[in-house]
Amino acid sequence: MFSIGALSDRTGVKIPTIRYYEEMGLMPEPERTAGNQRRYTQAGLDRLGFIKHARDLGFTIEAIRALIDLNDRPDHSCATANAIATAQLDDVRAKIARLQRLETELVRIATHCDGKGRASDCYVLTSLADHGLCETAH
Amino acid sequence: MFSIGALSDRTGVKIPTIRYYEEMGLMPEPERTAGNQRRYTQAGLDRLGFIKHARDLGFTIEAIRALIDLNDRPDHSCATANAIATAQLDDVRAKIARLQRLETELVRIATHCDGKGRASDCYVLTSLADHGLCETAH
DNA sequence: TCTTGAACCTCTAGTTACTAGAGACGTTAG
DNA sequence: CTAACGTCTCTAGTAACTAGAGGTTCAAGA
Ligand SMILES: [Zn+2]
Ligand SMILES: [Zn+2]
Ligand SMILES: [Zn+2]
Ligand SMILES: [Zn+2]
Repeated sequence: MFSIGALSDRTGVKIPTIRYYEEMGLMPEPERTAGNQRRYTQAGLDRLGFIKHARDLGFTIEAIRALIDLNDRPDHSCATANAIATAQLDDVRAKIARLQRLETELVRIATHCDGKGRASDCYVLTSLADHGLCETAH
Repeated sequence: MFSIGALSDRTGVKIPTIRYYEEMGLMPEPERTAGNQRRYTQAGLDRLGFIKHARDLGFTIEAIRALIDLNDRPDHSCATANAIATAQLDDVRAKIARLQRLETELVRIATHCDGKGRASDCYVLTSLADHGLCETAH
């Protein structure tokens, strides 16, 4: 049996976060000691590892809840898991595309200002005031 | 003079958001009609455009506050503006790098599952449970 | 001028995924 | 047995909004 601190040490998930996952229904309610402290089994540790890995990959709590439900029903079709993973990939790709457009603009903005001029003719301020100077839609 | 709705229409910033910016000190408190409704000048419209553009480029409210302060002091050095823009660029690049690592993993995960199997041997679920299958640190 | 419907007002609370802190209680090594 | 550390619940705070309730004001047409 593991205390909540032991789980935290083994997974890198902070203690309040583990309690938060419990409240959100991702972690099952564990057994308690006579003094009301949580005690986890190996299954609890494994589940927290699953949650952490999914969070590290950017899945939302809601998506993880669906994935865990599926994990608990081995005979069920994995179509939902596939849909969730694919949606997450699409989301990540959309975010990358947007950030690359921002990068383009920020490179332009940062390179046209050396930080040594006055605010009145600073390219950073000018280009924030005028989207017409931008090269991309963003 | 523009009503808050006119400002919203012209900039694409929603009305509650404009009020929120006012509360955060980004928008100056505008004049009011006898009936307490906000009335903005061209300067207010310009400032909202500045804020929107900066938000679209990912700057935080705090960063924008600093940039606006600088905009209001034309004789001041633009060193701070340069520092803020550079930091924002670094931040965007770090986010892109992380998302590209996630993309690598998600492509692997999504392509090894056709969504037609059972949950018990679904690659999506397996690989979420085991970070050892990952190709990158993330 | 009156009316009516859209726009506006303030205030509270909800969103996401946590994080911090207060004050009290439990556990364990020496 | 006691000190020190771990854990408990609860509240509130974070970023940047968004939604809704309940009430007031504005503007345009009759
Ligand atoms: Zn400059
Ligand atoms: Zn732009
Ligand atoms: Zn599958
Ligand atoms: Zn991994």
